Amino acid sequence: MPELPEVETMVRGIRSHVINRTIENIVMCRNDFKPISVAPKLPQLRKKLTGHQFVDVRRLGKRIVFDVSDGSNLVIEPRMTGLMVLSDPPDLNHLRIQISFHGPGDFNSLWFWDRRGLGTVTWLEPGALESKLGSGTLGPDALEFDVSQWTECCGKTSREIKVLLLDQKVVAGIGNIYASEILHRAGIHPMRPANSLNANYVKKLAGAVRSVLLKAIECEGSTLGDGTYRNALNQNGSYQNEHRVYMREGQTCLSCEKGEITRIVQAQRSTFYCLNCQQERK
DNA sequence: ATTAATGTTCAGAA
DNA sequence: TTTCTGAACATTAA
Repeated sequence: MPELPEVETMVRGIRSHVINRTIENIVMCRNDFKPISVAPKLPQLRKKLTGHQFVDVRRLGKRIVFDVSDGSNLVIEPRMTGLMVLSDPPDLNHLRIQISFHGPGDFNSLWFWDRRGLGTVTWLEPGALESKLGSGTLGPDALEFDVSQWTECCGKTSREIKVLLLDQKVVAGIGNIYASEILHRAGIHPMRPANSLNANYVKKLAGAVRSVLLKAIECEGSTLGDGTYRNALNQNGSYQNEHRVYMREGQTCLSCEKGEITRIVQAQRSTFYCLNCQQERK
């Protein structure tokens, strides 16, 4: 599920433990499933990485980017259920990749755990990151987006605002949970055409994006019922306790205390919203 | 026992 | 050109 807050939590959790550690090996973990996508294939990837260090670990939208000491990059996409952990994964069956470091250190391995296996691991030549994940492929980060950028991107399309928020080419980092939560806090109906929002609502939207995402980072993300998402040390996030609409279909809105939370489907994804707080036209 | 749903992304079609 | 559809995969709930 990792969206911006979850990926940010992963990066913060692993950074100090992996930076400047010399990579000893990288292996595919024992599993009975179809292997996840790794490019280049593991033997070549191992050759590219062993003996080098990660000089930085950072988040790009919903991706984790490792800056390698030779200028190359390792990019991990958690997609639906991917997780970076330093120890104690949710289970042993779904461990996918192990990156081991020469000791000593508090943790000598970094694991990529992924239950569904939709995640990807990709190594990029020096300089290839920009063309691969630069503007055009990935929009500006959601936390960097300002009111004027929201005004511009909303103004030039009649796509439904919820669907627009999920488009990573427009703005990077917002996913299905936070899109619903953001629109609820902004009081915007998820089906509103983006270009129908007036300046007041664009401003509310921009504010809600920041407040929801920053609070979610503070809470170390949302751990849902299946418990899939954890931080780097296998502890739950707590933002699920702050959800006002996501997965609350049929319940009463926690904000207005009278609207019913409804579920609709947009772009083949569930959207949750309050019938009272998020009216069709305002 | 099927079927639908689950946090994401992308190739290919409309 | 932009936008929509289905598939990639494993698991759980209906």
